[in-house]
Amino acid sequence: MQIFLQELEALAPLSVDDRLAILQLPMRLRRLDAGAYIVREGDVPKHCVILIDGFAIRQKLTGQGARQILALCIPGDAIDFQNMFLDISDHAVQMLTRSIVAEVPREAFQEIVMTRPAIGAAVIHSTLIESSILREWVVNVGRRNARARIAHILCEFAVRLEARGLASGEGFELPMTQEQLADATSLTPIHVNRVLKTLQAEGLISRQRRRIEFDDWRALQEVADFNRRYLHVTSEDEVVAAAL
Amino acid sequence: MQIFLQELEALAPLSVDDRLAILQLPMRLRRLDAGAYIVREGDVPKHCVILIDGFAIRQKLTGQGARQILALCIPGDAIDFQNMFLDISDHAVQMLTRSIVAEVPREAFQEIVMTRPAIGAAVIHSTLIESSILREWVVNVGRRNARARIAHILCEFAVRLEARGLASGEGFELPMTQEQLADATSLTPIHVNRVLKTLQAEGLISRQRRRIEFDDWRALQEVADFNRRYLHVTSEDEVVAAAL
DNA sequence: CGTACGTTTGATCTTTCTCAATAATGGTGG
DNA sequence: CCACCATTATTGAGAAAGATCAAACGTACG
Repeated sequence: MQIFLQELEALAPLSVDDRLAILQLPMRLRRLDAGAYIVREGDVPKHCVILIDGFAIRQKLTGQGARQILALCIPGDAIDFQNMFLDISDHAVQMLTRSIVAEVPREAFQEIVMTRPAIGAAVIHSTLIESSILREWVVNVGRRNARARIAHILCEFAVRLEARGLASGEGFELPMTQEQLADATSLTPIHVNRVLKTLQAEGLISRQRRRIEFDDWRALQEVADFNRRYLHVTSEDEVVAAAL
Repeated sequence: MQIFLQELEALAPLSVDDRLAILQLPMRLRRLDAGAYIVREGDVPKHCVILIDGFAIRQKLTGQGARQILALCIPGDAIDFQNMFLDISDHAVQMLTRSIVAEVPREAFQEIVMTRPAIGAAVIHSTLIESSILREWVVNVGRRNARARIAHILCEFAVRLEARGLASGEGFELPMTQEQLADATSLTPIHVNRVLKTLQAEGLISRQRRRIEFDDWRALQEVADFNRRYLHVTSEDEVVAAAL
């Protein structure tokens, strides 16, 4: 829960009471296997789930069974703000890896958000950032070629992980198969494989197993048409600057 | 402002005081021409803008200058909830038609949202629905073919207009050029044109000027893989049922 | 009445998909 | 520890949806 609290505090200053209220929220920790669903499309959710450890994706299926991945959830993300006010889930959330989540009863969460303005503000702030990431996702899928799409998703993931202290600038462990990467970028797994290979051949990245190393971070961002603004993360530099 | 109030009330029950507070918000009405920008990417916005009459789009540009349209704004939509908490705009909003908007100072809006829980809840609810629509937009652009994409955007627009009482089930006036339709569906205008023609040839729609008539609404939804659930609108039937 | 913008049409090209098959890799039970 | 199985990754060849380039046609409006 610590990581979630940190995340919220980065978005709005919380009082000691606010912090306590969050830590005292009734909750149940659960361990989930890779592939497990937290919510399915059409569910009537009873909990607000926070991802403590591990990775998950948001996804929707078309009528023809094609899958589109909509977002990656990383530790500290609240998976379920939607479900606080929307009665029926419009998309599914599935674990990518074995994970630990905290389940908070929907009403308890709703209560704390409505009665504590600072927490309410942090939650709104957080959902707005999520929307911003989703907008960039549309641009990625809609208007960039395969090379840029893959490069972009790698950049995004790396920066988000780093902002939470979950990766260094050198590289990171990508918790997805190439098929999942394909469903995130609206490509076929075959094409994903080819693009990854060319990115590697061009010396932009190297791969061992699922691990991605950035051999030329600047060039990769260029290829990706990546600009971190939409993530609304305060970069390390800015954090340091603000502390002075 | 009446239309915005209606919209909010549909999302959370407001007290008389809440309603009054909204109507007494300091605001300035402005008339804007088609093509005018309300926000540009990178702007530091000072207002929260509500679309009273006319249509607008949200959009982003890639580094190569390609445009992706992210959402259609219709009368009653708040364009700028983002900007209440995010300091820098990550996308642009441009008018599609000559329109009337209400500008509310950012602080005044923030104040009312933070101090009146019912209004806060309605605003959160509203942004969550917007996210849901955006998620479906990703699916549309990412995983459907050109035919389905165009059909889908037509269905979506029709249902949203109808839910606000701005169109009948028969058809509606599409306030976009085929080029804009192309940027909304991630296609080229040439291809949009061809798809529109085939939809017409198949007897699903007919067109005169920008007006779209639904000649076979059921079949069109089928082609579009359209299911209104993601819009989270209470359909006319449900509204009637709830009133009994 | 002419100009600018939007629509329509044709021909050709490219990216990415599909289908098919083989090679790694990791996990499991014996 | 090893053999086997299921997933995942890689490679090739051909097909197709949609893009690009080019140009003509309408239509609204100053």
